[in-house]
Amino acid sequence: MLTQRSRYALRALIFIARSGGIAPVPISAIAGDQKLPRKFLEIILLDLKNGGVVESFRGKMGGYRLARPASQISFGEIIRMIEGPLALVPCVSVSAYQRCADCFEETTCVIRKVMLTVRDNTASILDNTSLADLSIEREAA
Amino acid sequence: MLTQRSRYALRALIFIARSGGIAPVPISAIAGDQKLPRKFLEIILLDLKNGGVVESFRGKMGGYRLARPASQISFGEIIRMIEGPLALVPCVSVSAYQRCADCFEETTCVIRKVMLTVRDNTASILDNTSLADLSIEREAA
DNA sequence: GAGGAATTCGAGAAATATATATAAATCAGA
DNA sequence: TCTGATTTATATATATTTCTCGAATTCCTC
Repeated sequence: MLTQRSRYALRALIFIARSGGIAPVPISAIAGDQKLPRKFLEIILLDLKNGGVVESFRGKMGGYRLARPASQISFGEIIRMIEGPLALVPCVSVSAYQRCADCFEETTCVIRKVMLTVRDNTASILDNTSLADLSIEREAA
Repeated sequence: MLTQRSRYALRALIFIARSGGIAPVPISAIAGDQKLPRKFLEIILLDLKNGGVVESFRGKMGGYRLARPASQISFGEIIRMIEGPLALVPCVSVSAYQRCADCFEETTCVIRKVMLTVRDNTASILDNTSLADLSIEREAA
């Protein structure tokens, strides 16, 4: 299951994408509307900023704005950034590959084969869904 | 990513399935061959026993044995038992459904729609792969 | 049938890591 | 000078992983 951080990140970004034009959205607006703990949200948005998903503006009229068009920000990218690899085991992760400690032969490992299929399926869905793929309604997850 | 517990569970069960006939396999044999921490493995196997996946026999010549044919024990069942729901968010879990705290309208939630697709894909793979689907080689994950 | 050896069972403890959340102090822009 | 992001620190809770110790159970041998 995803951690709270990832879910908050998704909700915050969707909110920004919807509110979004040129004017940045202040944290208080996001936290207020989506009912997210404000200070916790700050940390998450900072991570997203460092990851190049959003950009921030200080001072009056400041806040957060998508760093790219919503259509170019995928669910997969967001989850990888906040949560970590989509893969269920390190040896099938593309973004954070790591050989298993006691693996005898990766190419013949049954577990790996299954997990690789799962990863590829998951990735193809999440990487092909962007913040632009949203309906009018409000969200929560 | 799966926790260590789940990976150990999978490896242990595959080992049992392979060694397996009528005679139970002692923990020490599993821990030794698969290089798993023995006492930690005990706890995991106990969970699997309570979940009805394996059965245990005490005393000399004791150990663990699959409670059902390997073909009737799926990866999905094992992971759900040890790790928890396959779903990435509670509101799309079949085994442990829970409505999201601040959800406005589940049927129109974009996040939910995507996560549901991912869950269904993942579940169909993991639930249709059993301990019987293994090659001759030894495994590690 | 009594004793010893192998083995699971169960309760804790403990060290470590991660997740979640809050608070205070600081910095930069309008 | 005000607003809001940034940074740093702290608190709390929960999960993970591993280890220790002491049982209870069953088989085997004498």
